[in-house]
Amino acid sequence: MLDERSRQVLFAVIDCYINSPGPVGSRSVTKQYSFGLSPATIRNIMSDLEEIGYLRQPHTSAGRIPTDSGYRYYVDAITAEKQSLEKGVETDLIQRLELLRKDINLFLDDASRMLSSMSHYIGIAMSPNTSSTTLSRIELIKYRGGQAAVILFTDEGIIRNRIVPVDPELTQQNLNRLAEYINVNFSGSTLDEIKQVIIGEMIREKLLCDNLVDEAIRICRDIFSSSPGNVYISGLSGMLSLPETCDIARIKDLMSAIEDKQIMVNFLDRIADAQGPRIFIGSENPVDEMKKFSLISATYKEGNRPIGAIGIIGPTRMNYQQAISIVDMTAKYITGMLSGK
Amino acid sequence: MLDERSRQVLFAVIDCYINSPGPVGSRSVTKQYSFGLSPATIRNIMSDLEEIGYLRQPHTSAGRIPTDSGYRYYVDAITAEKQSLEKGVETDLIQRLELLRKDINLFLDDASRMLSSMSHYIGIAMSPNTSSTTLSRIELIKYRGGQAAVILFTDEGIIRNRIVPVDPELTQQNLNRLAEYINVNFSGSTLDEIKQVIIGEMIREKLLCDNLVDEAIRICRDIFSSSPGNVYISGLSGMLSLPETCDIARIKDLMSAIEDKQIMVNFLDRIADAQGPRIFIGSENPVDEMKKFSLISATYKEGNRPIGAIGIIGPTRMNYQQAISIVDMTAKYITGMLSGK
DNA sequence: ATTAGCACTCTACGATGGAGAGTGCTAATA
DNA sequence: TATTAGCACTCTCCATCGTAGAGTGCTAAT
Repeated sequence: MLDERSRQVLFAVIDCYINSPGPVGSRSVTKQYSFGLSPATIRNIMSDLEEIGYLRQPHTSAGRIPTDSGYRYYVDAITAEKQSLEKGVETDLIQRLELLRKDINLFLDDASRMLSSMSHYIGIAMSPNTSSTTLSRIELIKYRGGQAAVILFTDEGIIRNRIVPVDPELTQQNLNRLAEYINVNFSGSTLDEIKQVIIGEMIREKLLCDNLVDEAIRICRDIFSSSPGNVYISGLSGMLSLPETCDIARIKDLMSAIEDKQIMVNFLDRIADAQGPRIFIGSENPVDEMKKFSLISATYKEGNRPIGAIGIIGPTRMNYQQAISIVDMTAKYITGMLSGK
Repeated sequence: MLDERSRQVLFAVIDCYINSPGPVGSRSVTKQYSFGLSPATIRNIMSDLEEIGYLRQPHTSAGRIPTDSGYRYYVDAITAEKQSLEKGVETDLIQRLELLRKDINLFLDDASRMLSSMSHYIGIAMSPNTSSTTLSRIELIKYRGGQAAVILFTDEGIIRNRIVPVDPELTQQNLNRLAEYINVNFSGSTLDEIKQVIIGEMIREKLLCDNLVDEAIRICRDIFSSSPGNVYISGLSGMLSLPETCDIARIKDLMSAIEDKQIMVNFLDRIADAQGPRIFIGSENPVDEMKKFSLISATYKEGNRPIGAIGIIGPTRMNYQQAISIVDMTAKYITGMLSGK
């Protein structure tokens, strides 16, 4: 373990590095933080920290910069204390959130923008994973020849609407019958379950029923096939102003990963069971393309089940303190919103 | 005007430059294209082209690169001929489009991806400008205490759904009455018109009606307030691999412009009345941040009214021939899709 | 245990100097 | 008269060199 003084030096280096990139030298530390120690002593301590693996020198006789595990130590420390945003920032956040209140899908788009504009990094928000949401009610409305609108109400208050092609012969009455059947039998099940069960069930009933059942089966397959949750991204342009940008290849990788919905959605699954915000620092990041960046994310829940995620992606040299608080609060806010204020 | 030989040299330079950036020298032209002329002659011609303003030298004794007006001349020429994609590319495009067929909003997201992946530049797609779409039918469905789902069917087959807060006292019957009222009186009007008219109308009728009208007015205001059309963007990461990328500041500007929905939506309004694809080359671009890039876009229509746009953003050094065809075909495809296959 | 002093190392940056590519001009040529 | 060969000139690109500056590690003094 680290003695108190080494800790403080480590934190000072990290702090310094977060505020301005470039290796941190012993002299700058003594200047900006009043340890009452000379540069030489700091040098010795820094040398120790390097040995432990919390700092490293980009090259001999340069200052030190934090390693991923240095950040990890730091983050573990600050998350152990209660994280409090400066009061001003906190009220600002709440106010912004209040302004955004509306339908969850619109909300997530705005939320990603807000995360980005408050953190100056990339903001992400993923809409609920539809396959594990539970059905509250379904409505089927005939619309134009050969099309029907499907409106799914879920417990989370999310509506999915789709237009599905249907046999033009189907009447609104037929549709009502189908909707009623689903509502009575499947209200409360997850869309995934419904998809599994409903098709088998219907096939069994086929013998008893009229010949429109074939069509109904097809429609249900259409309706309940899971659509990849939406992913909302903001703040890419801000990323390009970072000094880290010299490494274009890296940012390019990051962007292509972010643009790939599938990667994002898989990622959500990985963190679904975490309590509180999850923090991935550099190489800890499960996504290869992001191993040079840090990611802070949290899930929002309906009841106790996580159904979506939000987060911030930034350089490893990131203001963790603030970012963690922002992500945490926002996730909690959304959870609260879903449970009806 | 240009004589045939100068034209060919200009096109050769542009072609060469599109394939690989960097000033094009007289010798490379003679090598890659068989004019049966010596470099010296080409030099003279290029010098003439420079005088006219179609080419320029980044510095003395470097090769030539096309200017914006050079590109303009080129683009005007190739659009005058009938644009035909190579057969392989064309069928590829059609096949991809067929695969995407579904609900328009999902479609646009995929369409932007496709535009980007086919062109290797940035693909954009804007969803219909809701304020000028016409109402086909409205449904109001009570949902949980204090909330109601609004489902708007429009002639374009687009559904807008929203959850609006309502007075918990309102019954489904009340809602039906309101929906009926709107359907009877306003089916066929644009959402903008409805918003204008409906509120005045209701206030007048207030005296005759019950006191729930206040609530109804509020709800209508909520429902018909125009939401900024969605903008779907893809291919940002690809942009970073271009050689032009050295100019990070430029790309950053571009990205922030793209991330700003308002800029995009305003832009749509500007091109709404064009026939066929619109092409903005470099400085011709109405958006300041994009003056270093070219934009090719086209609107898709419902009947004869343009209701949304798609496009490609790339470097001025862009494969115009291909990009124009892709944009044009995709827009036409969407238009066709909206008119029911 | 801490610090002052000093030699050493490494980067960043500007200056210097070919090599290469391409031009413009002039004189020769078909 | 239009084209071409030849040549001097210009400009960029790149590598090399040398210096200034920042920071370290070590040793000896406190």
